[in-house]
Amino acid sequence: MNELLKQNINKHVQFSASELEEFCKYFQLKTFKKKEHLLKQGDVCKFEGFVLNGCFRIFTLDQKGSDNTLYFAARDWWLMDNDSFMHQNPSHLNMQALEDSEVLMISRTDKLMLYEKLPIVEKLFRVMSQKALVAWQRRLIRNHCETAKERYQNFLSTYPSIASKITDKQMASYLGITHEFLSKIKKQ
Amino acid sequence: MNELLKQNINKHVQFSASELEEFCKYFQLKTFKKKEHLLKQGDVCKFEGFVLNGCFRIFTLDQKGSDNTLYFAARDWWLMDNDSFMHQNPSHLNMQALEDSEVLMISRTDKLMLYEKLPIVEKLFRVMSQKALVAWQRRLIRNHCETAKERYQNFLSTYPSIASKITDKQMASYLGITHEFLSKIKKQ
DNA sequence: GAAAAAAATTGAACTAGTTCAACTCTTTGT
DNA sequence: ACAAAGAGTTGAACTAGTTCAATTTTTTTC
Repeated sequence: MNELLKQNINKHVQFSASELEEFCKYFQLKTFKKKEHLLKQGDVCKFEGFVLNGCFRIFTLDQKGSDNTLYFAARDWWLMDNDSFMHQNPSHLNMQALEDSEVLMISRTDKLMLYEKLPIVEKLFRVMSQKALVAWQRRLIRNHCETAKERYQNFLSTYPSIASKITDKQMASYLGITHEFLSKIKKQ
Repeated sequence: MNELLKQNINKHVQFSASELEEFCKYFQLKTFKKKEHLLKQGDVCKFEGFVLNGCFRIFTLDQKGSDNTLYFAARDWWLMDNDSFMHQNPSHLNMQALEDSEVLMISRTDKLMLYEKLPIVEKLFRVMSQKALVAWQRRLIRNHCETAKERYQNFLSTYPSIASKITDKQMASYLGITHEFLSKIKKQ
């Protein structure tokens, strides 16, 4: 049932079969209807998730109502708010299902327990965080040196399956441009 | 001598005195003259560093020659290229001293050994990476929803001691604008 | 301490991306 | 199946930020 999770873990760090079992047994399957929130800004984050099916959008809303998409999490992606999870302060993030979705979720209590009990879990998240860090640094640089059109085309070719699931408004919010301008880019 | 390093570590994860000793003894003091590179793009990264004194600029240069500053590392900051360090591929980053600087450096070999020998080191870098991740996500959002002027003013008030060490060109490269435009912002 | 190199300033013309408003097309809920 | 809400398109006027080129100021080097 959570074969996908096990494969995902082993892409980052080599777990033994028993470590995999022990770690994965704390994950519970939850389903989310389209538009349902896994996390709402203001909530304190008490869970982390791994997407089995469907797709989520992770975004912030600021005072002026401006909507900023941090990333999309489709099948085989992790969902976490490191800030709120770590410090147990109110989250700045929203995680909303873009379609009916299935997520394997682990509670904060269990995860903290597993960090202690199973040292390789520290390594797993250390490695995943370091990889994510590299990706965020690259994205920031691309935002500086590429035009909106280039970023749009790169997104289409890098994440075609996500691109097909999201609206143009959500795409524009990810790219950091207005949806009107995205519409003009597409016309060309 | 490396009190600062020990304090920095304990800000993230509580080490015992003996763990601190054991971890810190693998760091060696190196000095860098102004303009000297700790890492050059194309090199494979075999060290990580912790700045004791001075300041570094971490930046990329792309094909078109455009210069992008990822961050500045002054006293009490870490210097690492996670990508090249992890995969041992040629780095995309440059780390250059902006003034004469002192850095405590640890070799890749020693660090990998310490991950094995001292499990709390995994935790340290897991926690540091997760905090850094949060900071990078915030920076990306700010780049989308704030004007260049706002970002400039925020930088000045958040990092006044760094601001005083860098040229306007380097500041502009960090903000993602041209130095001509920064000059116009300052005039107002 | 003079010469050379690099950094900063300024202006004019330009362009990528925004804003606002009107309209159409598609999806959703009942 | 209909009404209502949301998503996408288009155009016109605008603005934040760029580009290029000339000039001045500051820093570096020998």
